Amino acid sequence: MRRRVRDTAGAQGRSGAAAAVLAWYDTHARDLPWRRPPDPTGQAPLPDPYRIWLSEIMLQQTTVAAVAAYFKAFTERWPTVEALAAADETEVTAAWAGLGYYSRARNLHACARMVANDYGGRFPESAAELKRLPGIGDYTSAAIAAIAFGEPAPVVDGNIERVVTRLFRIGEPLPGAKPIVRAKVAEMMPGERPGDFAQAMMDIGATICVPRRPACLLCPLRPDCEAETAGDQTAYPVKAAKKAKPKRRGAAYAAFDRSGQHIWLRRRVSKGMLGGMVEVPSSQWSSRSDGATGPNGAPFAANWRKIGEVEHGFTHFDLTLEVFAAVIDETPESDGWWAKLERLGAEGLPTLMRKAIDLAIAFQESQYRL
DNA sequence: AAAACGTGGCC
DNA sequence: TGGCCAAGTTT
Repeated sequence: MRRRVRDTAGAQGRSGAAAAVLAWYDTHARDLPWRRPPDPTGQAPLPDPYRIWLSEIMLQQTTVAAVAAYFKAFTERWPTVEALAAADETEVTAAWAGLGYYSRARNLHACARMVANDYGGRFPESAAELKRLPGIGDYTSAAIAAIAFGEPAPVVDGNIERVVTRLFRIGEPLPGAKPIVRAKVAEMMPGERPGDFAQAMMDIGATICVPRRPACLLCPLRPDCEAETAGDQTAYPVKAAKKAKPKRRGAAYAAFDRSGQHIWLRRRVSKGMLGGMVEVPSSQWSSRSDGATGPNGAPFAANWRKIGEVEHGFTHFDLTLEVFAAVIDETPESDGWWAKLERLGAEGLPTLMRKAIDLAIAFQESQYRL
């Protein structure tokens, strides 16, 4: 039996589609802080695995725009995995504050310590080994292996799911269709430049094959795209229906000292919502539908006054937090510490807490002006 | 396997 | 306004 003649696009791989993708990437790659420019030769040195790993963790379910500033801050403060491993976990979670999904920060730190202590400061180079490290799953292990180590690992993220389900009109709903998508990516994989191929596919998804109004006329995969031919691009990917978000209520208690210069903070337990993060004392809003509200839910007695409410949307519920404030004369006999208002930025407050505290401070300042 | 897990931007 | 979406992982 005769073999089909192999695509003769040279280093561009076994699939014409992959060749088109790489050629597109050579002139249209996004310029991102953690990225090396496209390498048409496939011979350039690979990027620093530490920076690739850090960027990939930050980018999980998070936009490029949100990540950029954090990536800069982290790499300036901790230029190597050893430096990050030497930091306290609380420093790392504080620096992560505002980026969300805080288990990532704890896993990031744990992973840095494993790489520093168990791997001599060098990341393992295969997707299979990388996947054993905390915070690194299917996507991230493949991405690091491909981008930082040149392994032809099939990378599948949300962008690539969209591109590939359209390309092949895959009608199975996600996430069940993920193995099909991964198999298609593996089939498309070029013989060279696996890292550039992965990044190119993600860039196509992020800039051309977008959820609404995809710019198919600009797409290097247009000639191959079944959905474009059928004209039903936006019908893909098919996703399982989402559940309704419940509404929850809770309360936060902002205690100021007599000087008005300090607020009482404490650290949340490491599991669950905002795990390990700093908060103004609050009720059990994270674990019940009607978190105890009112002045009686406070961790210590004071002349609590309700000063307002803040709204905050989480992934799986919407929260209304009643905010109470009081001035107290004694340091509470409960876990926590006085934080200087001018230095709240260094405390690493998650956004929900930032909202509650901003409201409390505004109220406090309005009282002093009277 | 389904649910938990943040945040901000867009239309 | 509210739902959708963004380089997912863990349990």
